[in-house]
Amino acid sequence: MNKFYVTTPIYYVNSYPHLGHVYTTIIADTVARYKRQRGHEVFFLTGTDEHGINIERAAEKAGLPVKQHVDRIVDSFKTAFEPFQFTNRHWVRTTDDYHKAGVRKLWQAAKANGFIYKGKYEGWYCGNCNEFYQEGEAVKGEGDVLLCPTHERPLDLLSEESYFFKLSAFQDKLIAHYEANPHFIRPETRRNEVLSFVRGGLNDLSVSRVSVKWGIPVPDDPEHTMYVWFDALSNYITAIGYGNEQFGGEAHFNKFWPADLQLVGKDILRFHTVYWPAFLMAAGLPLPKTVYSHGMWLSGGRKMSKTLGNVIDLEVLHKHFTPEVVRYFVLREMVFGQDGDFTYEALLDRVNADLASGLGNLAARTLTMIRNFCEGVIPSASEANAELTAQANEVREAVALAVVAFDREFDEYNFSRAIEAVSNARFRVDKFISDAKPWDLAKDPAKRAELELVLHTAAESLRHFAALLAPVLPNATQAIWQQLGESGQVNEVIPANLNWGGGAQHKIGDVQPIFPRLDKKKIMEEIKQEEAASQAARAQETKPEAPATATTETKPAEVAAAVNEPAPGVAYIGIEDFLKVELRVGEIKTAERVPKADKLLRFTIDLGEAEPRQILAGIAQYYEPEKLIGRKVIIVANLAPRKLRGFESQGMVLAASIGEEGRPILAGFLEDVPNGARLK
RNA sequence: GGCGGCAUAGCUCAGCUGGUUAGAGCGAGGGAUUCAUAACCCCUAGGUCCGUGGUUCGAGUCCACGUGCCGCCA
Repeated sequence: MNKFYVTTPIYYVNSYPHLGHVYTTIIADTVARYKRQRGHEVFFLTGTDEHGINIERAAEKAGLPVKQHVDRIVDSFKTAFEPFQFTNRHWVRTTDDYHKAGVRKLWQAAKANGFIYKGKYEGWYCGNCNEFYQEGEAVKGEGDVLLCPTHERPLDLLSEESYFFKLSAFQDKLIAHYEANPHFIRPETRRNEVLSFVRGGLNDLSVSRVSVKWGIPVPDDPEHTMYVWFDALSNYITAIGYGNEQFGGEAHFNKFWPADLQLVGKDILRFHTVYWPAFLMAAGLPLPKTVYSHGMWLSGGRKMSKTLGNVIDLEVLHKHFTPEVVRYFVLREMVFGQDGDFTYEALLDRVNADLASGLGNLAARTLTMIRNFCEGVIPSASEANAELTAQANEVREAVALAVVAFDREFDEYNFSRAIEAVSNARFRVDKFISDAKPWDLAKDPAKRAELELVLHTAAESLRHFAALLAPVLPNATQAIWQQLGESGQVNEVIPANLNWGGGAQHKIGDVQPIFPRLDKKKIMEEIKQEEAASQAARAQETKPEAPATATTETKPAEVAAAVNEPAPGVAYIGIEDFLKVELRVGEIKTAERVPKADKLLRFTIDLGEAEPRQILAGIAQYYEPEKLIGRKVIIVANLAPRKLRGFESQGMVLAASIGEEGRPILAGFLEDVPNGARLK
């Protein structure tokens, strides 16, 4: 059967949409478009996970009925996604009735097969993770309160009657399945992790709560509410008709299930590769073909966090970049499955190099020449001299190679390599044009055939690139398609079926720039300002009296910090006091550990003075000295010298102090600054 | 502490089952050119392929140990 079913995780509505959500959905959308273009009947599903105790609490805090509260957040997801024109067939919500019906059926099937039983559970529970923790796993907070290791929120001691899922019964079956299906979990590293986890043994899973009301009641025992993961994971089958009449019910379900590709973040890998397949086995259902764990986007090499203030703001992103180039960037820049670094600089460079100077410029030069030299009609392949013909054939082969490579890589979900294959062919075309110099050929009527062959070859290459990149750049490729004088939708064209030469004699459309060059310097400056502004605004929002926008995503610790720092009792200083402090830019020239001092590093730092200074700093537990060399830091240059461990420190390095342990984060600059520059 | 992964040019990464002078893109410097979005094209990086030892006629590419980073688990 020629179907393809791809899913994103359903997004938990305890937080507002961010780059991570957009990223996963871009991947799914691109795969969906790719498969659709190649004639598959595609079902692409995304949606929201809306149950659980912390949703209940967040709604309470917001002073709204729970459904109304989640509706609002779901809307914010849809709004954030809207510009990307995702082609999901459906948006599943766990609060939808058909979903609830399907989940009940799954539960009943598992129970009928003897995999669900009633017992008693006692443990420390985190409403954010929806997970129980052992006492040893929890973190001790103030007054020995047990805190969730990931959220640092107080854990609740719950003791209650509970239904259990017999996960322990699936250990061998799961292992057997992983081994028989090497592509079930990808990439390989993640597969190894899961394998070793499951080999370590599986405990039965508590799958119901009596203390939680916001969720799906257990069939025949409505005092119990289903464990949110049992509820949430089921969406992948309920949304296509399992246990309900959605999209035509059972027949539709049987058509699309099992899923071909389920995308997940690495943080929820275990749920999707251990619990989920076990649930399915328990109900006698087939397992998805591939669960692919993609990496996380870092920002400036660090995990995005509000505390560090390095979160990529979707609003800022939208203001300066089209969804199209963002798609291109995330697909091209990240090796799929690994973590990637998202910086505006990299985005700007990538767009300018690959799209403006690259594809866009190729389209512009090719089309302009056809317009100017060939009356706007794409020439046929005329019989030219042998050398040029040989070169044109080489180009044609390079494009043919790209067509094959693109599909091969894409089928393996190697998006960056697939795109790279197109770039490689594009380089060949650009070189061909530059070497053949059609602008010179145009001056000589005797070289008409050569001119036509060059422009014919360039236009045909472009036509193939447009078809190949259609899933990645849906709008831009359609624009190129039309400018080439093609009719219809490029996303309905199978690149491998394109005929070389099929675009000849078409009258081209108006030549319009596809990817305008972006002014890196200007945009970076604007972004800096907007980010500063939005952080200030966010700091306001996190105040305790803030209305509905304060969700559980904001950790109590952060709120406390935001409120306590600028407390009313602050002693103001005048500008003249501040100017007494001489802050300067310094470049670390050497760095080494101070013997017998586990915290101290000894630096020599260039402040633009005749001699570099020796400065000591207590950051050895957090920074590797070797890695700091060359880094620009901020120095208090007029601090009275003092001796530390026998070394004189002639200044002080500025760093933020994070958390209880005062973890230092060195202050620095995003742009290049000369040594010795004063800060004021 | 256990298991697993990674460590290649300033940056991001290719280098398949071991084989002549280790590659690409980006960035930087120089040149040429004008059809094109100051774009395209050409030239320039002499990189201890983390370290040490080993297998081999020959290792970035296999093995062992070490170091560092990351992930999962305890």
